[in-house]
Amino acid sequence: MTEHTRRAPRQAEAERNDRALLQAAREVLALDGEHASVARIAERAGVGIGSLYRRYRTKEELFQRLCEIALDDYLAAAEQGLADDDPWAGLAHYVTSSIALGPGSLGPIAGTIALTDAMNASSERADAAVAALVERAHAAGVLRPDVTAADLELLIEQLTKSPLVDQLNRQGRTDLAEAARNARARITAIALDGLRAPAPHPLPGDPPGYELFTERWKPAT
Amino acid sequence: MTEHTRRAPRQAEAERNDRALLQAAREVLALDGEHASVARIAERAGVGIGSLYRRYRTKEELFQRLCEIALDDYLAAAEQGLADDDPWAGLAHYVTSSIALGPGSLGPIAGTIALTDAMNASSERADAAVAALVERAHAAGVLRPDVTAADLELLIEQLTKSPLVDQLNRQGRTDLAEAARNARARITAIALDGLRAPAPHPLPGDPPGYELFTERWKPAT
DNA sequence: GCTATACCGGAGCGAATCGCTCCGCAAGCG
DNA sequence: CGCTTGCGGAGCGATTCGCTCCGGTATAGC
Repeated sequence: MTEHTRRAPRQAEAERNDRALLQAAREVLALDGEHASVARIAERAGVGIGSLYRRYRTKEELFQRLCEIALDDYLAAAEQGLADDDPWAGLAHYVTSSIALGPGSLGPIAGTIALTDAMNASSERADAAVAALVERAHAAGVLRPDVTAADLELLIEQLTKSPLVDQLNRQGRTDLAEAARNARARITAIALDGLRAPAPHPLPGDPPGYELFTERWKPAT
Repeated sequence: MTEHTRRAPRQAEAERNDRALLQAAREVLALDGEHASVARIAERAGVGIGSLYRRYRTKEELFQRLCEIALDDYLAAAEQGLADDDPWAGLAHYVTSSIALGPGSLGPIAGTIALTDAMNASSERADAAVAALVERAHAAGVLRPDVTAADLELLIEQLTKSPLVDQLNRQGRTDLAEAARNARARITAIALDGLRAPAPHPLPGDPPGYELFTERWKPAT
């Protein structure tokens, strides 16, 4: 065997396939949730199952990579929000961007895969950025004072996954997808208006703790 | 064979089992969504699979019955709201009650079962009641004017299904269930505040049409 | 008590689907 | 051409599905 072997002949195709796989995985995961199958992902990517398993040794490894990307997307949205000088506009940008990112694949598979270092790192940075966004908005008096960062993240998660959109996709009713997106935008606007100061009355109960987020990535069923 | 045979020996037990089955089916459906299995339902009800299939000839028949009950619950919530003299309190009651009912089993199985006459009837009455609730709130000037009944129903659906609660249940973290419920109550309050008149700005896009609701009960994948 | 009967629980069937392996083949390079 | 490299997908064992079927059990009448 020679020292420097031949250059990879079909390397470009491999790279294209990898990108297609990640995109398809994201879509299928958003569609089928925790029951997304590798076969369906490969098919949607227009790639053989064999190629998928050459790139990722297991399904879990693929999902971990996907989570890392999704977490980075959320982080970017938060940091873009911070870059806006207007505290309210920055916060609103984070909320709408996060929701527009779609079910970033996180929710459905939380607790089903092991955490990687990259996931932990991005997650911590994102939490910090969101905390800063909330703090700044509070200081400026544009965010109702009894809303915490945990409230905000839970609200986003709640609005991210849409039963309606999911089902329409599953039925292949792409003709209604646009209407469904528009409907969700309206709901998002309603929720955002509910976040503005001043609040007509304080929120019920105690503020949610962060253990609701951390605990869910622990061992599954 | 004599004309009038013996009376049923174990009829009371059969009735108890039926109620347990419906309750269990509701819970499992809320937990596992479209992938709820009859075995799990029977187990949760503390009843054999055989007994389930003696009462309901197929899984679909059980789900249809469940849907009828859930639709009646929603209808009752709407009519209770109308019974309240205060337009806003009535509307808020409908929203919070619907959400508290939990994922009434409707969303997850929409499109997977055939519609019964009872389902259609309840559904129509419920739609009329909600329309009246919205109209009355508009007339009283307490509901932001650009919100339609369809907006409201979509908002409720969006808040009904909680990824967080579902996952915690699946992990058996009953210790966090209370915190999760409280967190959702806060989010519901935020959304309700966003619905109050006057609105800081009009909602984006066109009002959603009702075809988003009707179309989803059509033939599945 | 005993018998007849209505109802119970669950082992287990065939079918479907899962994650994943393995291998014959095609495409690009010298 | 020969060699390498990545490709697609048939198919494996395991699991899970909806559902059937039957031996057993509790109860009402005698």
